Amino acid sequence: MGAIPQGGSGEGSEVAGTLEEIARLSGVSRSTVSRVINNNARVSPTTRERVLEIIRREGYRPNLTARQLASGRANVLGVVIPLGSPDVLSDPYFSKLLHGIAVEADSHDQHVMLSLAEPSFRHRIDEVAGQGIIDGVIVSAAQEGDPFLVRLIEAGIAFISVGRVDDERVSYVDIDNVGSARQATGHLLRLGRRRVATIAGPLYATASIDRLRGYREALDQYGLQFDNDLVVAGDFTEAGGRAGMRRLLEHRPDGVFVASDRMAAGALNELRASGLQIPDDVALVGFDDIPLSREMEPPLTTVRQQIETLGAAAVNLLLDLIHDPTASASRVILPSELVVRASCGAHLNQERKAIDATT
Amino acid sequence: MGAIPQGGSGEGSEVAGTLEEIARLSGVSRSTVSRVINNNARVSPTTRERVLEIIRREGYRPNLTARQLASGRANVLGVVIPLGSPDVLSDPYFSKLLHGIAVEADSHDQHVMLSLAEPSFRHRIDEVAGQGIIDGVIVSAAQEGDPFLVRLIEAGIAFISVGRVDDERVSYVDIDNVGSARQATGHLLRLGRRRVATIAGPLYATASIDRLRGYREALDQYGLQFDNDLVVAGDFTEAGGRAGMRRLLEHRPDGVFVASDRMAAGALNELRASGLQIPDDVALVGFDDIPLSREMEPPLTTVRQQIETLGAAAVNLLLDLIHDPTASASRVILPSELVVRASCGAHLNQERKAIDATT
DNA sequence: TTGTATGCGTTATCAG
DNA sequence: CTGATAACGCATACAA
Repeated sequence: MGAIPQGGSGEGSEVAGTLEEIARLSGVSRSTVSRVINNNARVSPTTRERVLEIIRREGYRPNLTARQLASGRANVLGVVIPLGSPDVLSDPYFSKLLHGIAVEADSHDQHVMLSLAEPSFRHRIDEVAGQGIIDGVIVSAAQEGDPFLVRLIEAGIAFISVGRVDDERVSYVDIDNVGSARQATGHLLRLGRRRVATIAGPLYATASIDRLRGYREALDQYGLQFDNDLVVAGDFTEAGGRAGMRRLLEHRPDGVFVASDRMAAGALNELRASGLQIPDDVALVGFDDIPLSREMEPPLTTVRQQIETLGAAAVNLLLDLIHDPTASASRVILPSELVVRASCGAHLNQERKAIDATT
Repeated sequence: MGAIPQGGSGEGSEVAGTLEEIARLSGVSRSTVSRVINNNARVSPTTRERVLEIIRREGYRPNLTARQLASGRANVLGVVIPLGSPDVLSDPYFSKLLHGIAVEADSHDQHVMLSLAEPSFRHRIDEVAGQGIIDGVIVSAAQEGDPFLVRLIEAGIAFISVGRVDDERVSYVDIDNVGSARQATGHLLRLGRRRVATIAGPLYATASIDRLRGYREALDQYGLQFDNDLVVAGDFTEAGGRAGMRRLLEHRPDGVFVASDRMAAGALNELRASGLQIPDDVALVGFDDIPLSREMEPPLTTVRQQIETLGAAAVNLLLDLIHDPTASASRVILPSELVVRASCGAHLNQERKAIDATT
């Protein structure tokens, strides 16, 4: 037990004081110490070294609050994630996104302050963002016309959205959801499926809307009629995917484009529970390429988006915005790709073709 | 399109200025306005009303940074979550914990600053915690002897751990992991299983250690020999659980106590892939009672811990600590319970008994 | 009940 | 290259 050392129980180890103290201890002025810390100004190598030594010895750390008040910059980026459904956060999409944000922010010496935006306490966030503490905000999965976005815009707070927002004043990073969905659905169509359904995301999310549009476009390309019975909306959770598939099954689809891998996992479970074969009876294509997708049975064909990169891009865009608030809004569209695994029946289909050819 | 109103594009809607301005506008002094805002001091109802009106009209919001510098309190609580494995955050355990923390913090007018503690940038956190910005820290899943904890202790930063820490200086909230694990394992034993294995969590985590201990104690109670072959350590992920079960299968267990539901999900998949029946061939008991457990096939028998409550308790403990830094460390142990579903074979066993009786 | 004065720990401007 | 000195926006003891 007691793997934690017992040292420094008292005041002796207190994290040291103020700029003033360091100044006194090293026989220079506050200003000089400040310059050393922000190592931009010109300080003689000798004094710099001496001051640094004292700082190290005392374990001094600048008071971020004071620094922020004086400089107007906090070096803290806010991240807002909607907590609509109870466990959105457990979607691997968010952990990846956060990871990407955290790493990139760190490389720019920025702290990250994460807010789980329970609708009920969004006030808290704009309280923070409005005055101090945070220099800017990254908003994920904002909804169309979300009052929170309006607030951000009107208050002139620097922010960028992860996901398209239809307003010329807002900057965002996103992937081509329409095109990706079109490609994914088209893939099923090309493999010969004709009753291709879709489990869409919640329809207030732009990503869902776009993916649904892509689905329609693919149908159009193949001259197929859009059938309302073959469309259900989920909520990006596994349970939602499963429920969606259950409803879909009444209409006998032979292929389903699912708007997220997590929902696809649920759909897959429902299919198995119904005794249906994947991809033989029903082919599946997902969206996101979360780690789980590779391990499903069968492995899931899905649209891969580089979620970490999305997060990193968001950070960079936000920093640009913070440095130059007058800059006009910018958009970054990152590439995505279809990863073909077994759930779509691509291999199967080839076999079928082979069989067809020989008979 | 354009669901976002176009109003207030310019400076007209800027979030208003300073205490000073409000004071001038309402014809009183800064102090009075300050008192109104912190509505604790005695201010005449008349002036209070007038000032409040101006504040509303101007959309004034106090600058948290300045307030913090002046008062020494930030009203921001830090939450540190280790980012050891890539997607820990996607464990429903954490979303629940965070949710519990967020809600409780909000009810106390506290902001929450979440830090994903990539080991590589922990420095960032203690930078923040050391001086300003946050008043205290909630640490989750700290490891024994973690240098980060040492730092926190030595720097005299108010913090509480979610999960036992063996140091009399640290406060924590936890459940009775040993007892719960003993009960869970004992349940399998009572049902007649005799080769009961365990998939433990990572052995640097106290929760894992405790649960493993509980497992041993249950074995002892039943006079069974502890068998090293029947113990594997996972990493709390689904993949880890699956891999663990694979190794375990060589030793033909008839029951497994899995230290987390997420790992249990993986274990279950592996069992199915091996063509084994649950619970007939192998009975399973998990830990956590995440939402998924109810939907597994068969539904998972598991130890339910009230994770949100754990988070809320952590917040309250931390606030106490912040208000009275001299208070001695305190511990809170929350109750947990075994939720019996189908994966342990409790029902099955009853049937067996019935059959045994009639033959 | 209200106002005045001072300080919180930095940064930044301006002299030297 | 270095040192005073004035902000930054608010809280708070003290005086009125």
